[in-house]
Amino acid sequence: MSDTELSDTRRRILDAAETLFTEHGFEATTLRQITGRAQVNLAAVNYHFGSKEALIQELFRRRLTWLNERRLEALDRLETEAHGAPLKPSKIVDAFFGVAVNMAADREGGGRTFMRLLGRTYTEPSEFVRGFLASEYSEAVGRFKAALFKALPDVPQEEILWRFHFMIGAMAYAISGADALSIVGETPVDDSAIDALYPRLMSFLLGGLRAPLPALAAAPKPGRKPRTRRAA
Amino acid sequence: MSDTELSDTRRRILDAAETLFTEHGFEATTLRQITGRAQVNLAAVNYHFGSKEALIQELFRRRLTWLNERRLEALDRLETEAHGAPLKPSKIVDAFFGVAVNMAADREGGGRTFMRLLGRTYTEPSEFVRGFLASEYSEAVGRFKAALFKALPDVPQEEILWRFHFMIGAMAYAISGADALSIVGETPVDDSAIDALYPRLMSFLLGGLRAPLPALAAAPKPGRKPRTRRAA
DNA sequence: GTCTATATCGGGATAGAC
DNA sequence: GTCTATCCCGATATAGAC
Repeated sequence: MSDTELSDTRRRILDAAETLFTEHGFEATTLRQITGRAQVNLAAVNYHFGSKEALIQELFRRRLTWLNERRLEALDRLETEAHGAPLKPSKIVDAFFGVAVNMAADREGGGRTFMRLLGRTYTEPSEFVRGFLASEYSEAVGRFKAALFKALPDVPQEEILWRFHFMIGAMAYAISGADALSIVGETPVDDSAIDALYPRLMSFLLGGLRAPLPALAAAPKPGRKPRTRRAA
Repeated sequence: MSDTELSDTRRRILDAAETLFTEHGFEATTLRQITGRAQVNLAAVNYHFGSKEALIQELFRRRLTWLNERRLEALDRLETEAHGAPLKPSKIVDAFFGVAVNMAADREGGGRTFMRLLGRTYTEPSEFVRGFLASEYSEAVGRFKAALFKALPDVPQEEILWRFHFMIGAMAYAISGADALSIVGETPVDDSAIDALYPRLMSFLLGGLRAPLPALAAAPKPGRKPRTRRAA
């Protein structure tokens, strides 16, 4: 299961695939490109993984298991320290998104590449990808949802879920959309910008999470502004 | 240029392609599927558009031109009413994102389908897609950036750009990630939820935009919390 | 376990009749 | 402008020698 047990060939294939999928997407990347970059034989992918699809699954499994374990460890630590009291929302957000952004800032181990890939994959329509992403996330997301509900007892739970959703979107796009396509800035987002991302993103996410609650009566029409009840 | 000038065949192809690209992605969708759904001949795509790539470009061009014209009209209206005074940030955000969410709420005209496609496409890595997306957006984004700079003179412009970025991500994921993959909720996001999206998203975006500014000194490490200067 | 060679398929694009 | 038939390519996957 751990990386050290992987044969060198397997590891090289996974690393090459990660890079190429990130740059060109799943469909546009061919086994020939992957095996070429990994300097292994074309047949090696099918020998070691069985199929291209199975390779993709294994690739996500190894990273996501690690990522969500770190998140749960961080949450465990917070809950232990709190002795049953509700956590501060900022701490919860930090535990969930901070671990991810940290992974994205890691250039050496390939975490950076993977997080860009992951961000794009959230919106991937293909059935089998959605399936295993959901199952990889279910435990961690369940725990974090519960923590947020407890931390924000006055905010309707449905609202919390939406805001969790929005937060994930902001992060995903910040990491993967940023260098793929800089719509807002002419200057492409470079490596140093990723390092500066963390505090900026955290401020934004917390501001959104604690925003005044919207009025949900009226039909969604631009020009109308949300009424202000306090969220937290 | 307008839809009415399109031959029926062209329009049917564009509509079918929009739906299929949204459901399965660009690469996974074949010309055979598109022409089959549009009930036109296989050769018609190449006759009318020249290639699959050109079809994709035309598809985005027709929707994005319309979308960004509406955005600029809304901004024009605000600026006219303001007689040169800075606009309220909430109005600017409303003009930019409200138009998009409204388009996403439109089930009949296919706007809903297109917005889901657009959200995914922001993170599309392929070169030619990035190129024309950036050019389609440049004018509108430039104008809105300028309006935000003027509306928030005390916030560093770089920070505003980042937050604009985060806002786009939150919206894109809310619209396209929502039904593609519901990571946070077990219940898939249905049509009525999209209608309720607007006020929720606006509150979140404004909360994020006006969040206290982050301290940018320290290295990005989870566990550290951003210092608080006021953003607006 | 790793290679070469190949089977099999389905893609985009086009030629040329109508 | 629309059709049928087909070209040509490159994809995944596998068979079988080493």
